[in-house]
Amino acid sequence: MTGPRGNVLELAVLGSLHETPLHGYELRKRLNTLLGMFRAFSYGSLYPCLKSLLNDGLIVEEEPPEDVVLGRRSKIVYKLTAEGKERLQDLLTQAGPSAWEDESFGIHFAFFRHTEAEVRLRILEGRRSRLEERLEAVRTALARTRERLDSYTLELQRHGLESVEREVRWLNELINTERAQAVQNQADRDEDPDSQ
Amino acid sequence: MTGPRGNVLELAVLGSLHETPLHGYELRKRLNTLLGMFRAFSYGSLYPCLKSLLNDGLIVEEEPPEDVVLGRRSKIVYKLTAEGKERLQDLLTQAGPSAWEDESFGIHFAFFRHTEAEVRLRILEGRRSRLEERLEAVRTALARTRERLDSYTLELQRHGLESVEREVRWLNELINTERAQAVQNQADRDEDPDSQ
DNA sequence: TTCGTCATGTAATGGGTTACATGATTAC
DNA sequence: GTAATCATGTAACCCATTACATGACGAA
Repeated sequence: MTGPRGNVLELAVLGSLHETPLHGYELRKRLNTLLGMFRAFSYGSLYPCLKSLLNDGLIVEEEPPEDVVLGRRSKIVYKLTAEGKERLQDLLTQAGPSAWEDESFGIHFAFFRHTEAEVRLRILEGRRSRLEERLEAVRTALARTRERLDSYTLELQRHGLESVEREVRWLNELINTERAQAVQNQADRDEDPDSQ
Repeated sequence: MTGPRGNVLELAVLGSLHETPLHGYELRKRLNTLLGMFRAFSYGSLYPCLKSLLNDGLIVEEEPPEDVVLGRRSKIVYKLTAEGKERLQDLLTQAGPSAWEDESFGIHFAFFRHTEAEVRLRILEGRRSRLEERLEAVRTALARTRERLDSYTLELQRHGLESVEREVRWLNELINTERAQAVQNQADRDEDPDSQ
């Protein structure tokens, strides 16, 4: 690997370019719309990442169409190479903490369309148990606490717990949907084993 | 300033030590209970921060009680100095982005008890408009988007928007409460101008 | 022609984590 | 006596941001 680049950003870039070739500036806008509620990337991280991916042969500059004046190159449109697609599949297959931690879960979820059903399920469950651990830890620590907290601290705790509990419920629904779909797909295959 | 240290961590440490003197290990547990739903600090950041604060005279080692065997020093309990308290007040008075961004809002809110009512209100409003900007940006970007998104991307967007909208509503309630209280306090002062 | 925004890029810095190293104290 | 956890600390790394520098292009 030429330059070290964050897994999150790498996945974000490869995943976006898999949908359609893009140049850096627009890529950033896409990402910040896709993940706008969770995080935002700056050019200072995006361009070095593109450079590094280019050096490693995971992306290439797309040739401009013939009718473009030669010698002009204001936009640099990148697209995935075969290695890039392979690397993307690798990243999308990893069902570990690197997929369900706070910083990375969003981007993994955003590309679930390209992720195997089994992996999807494991990531959703991984995130859920990660959040449940957190709830447990804070609740028991809070129960141990002798001193009574002031109203602002309490309100922060309450809001925090509620937010995480909501995400857990959301994950529960998603997991149920995934499981139901898996069952359905299995039934379809049983009924018509020859269809691919 | 001796070592550069993050504002967030600095505030977290000074704020915690203002409530009661603590040693590093327990300080970390406190912080990770206080902010457990939002973030977590590691020793690798906490101890250097304490060192830096010590060098700058914002905290000092507390003398152990007399009955402790001399020469023993397994825990190092820190407490705030006068300069430390001053610095803490400075940090708590800042009503700018450094108080209402994602990384810092939680810790500022946690110490609202020690923050002036006016500053509290400005921070809450600042955070609210920050979130509203974000909602605006994503919504218009989404409206401009021609291509239809897949169901996972849509679900992520929906959940993200909903979460931020919920936080905005939470902030609205807090702001209303703060304003009502301000009015009440003003009324109290009007009724009895001599009381301090 | 000038202003906004599109577009690409780099150097310095920031604010943390991870992994490691070390040793004391407590509970069994 | 040994395992867990309490307790302190450092060096190397990571993943980004900020601030800056540059320039093309379209619209008023």
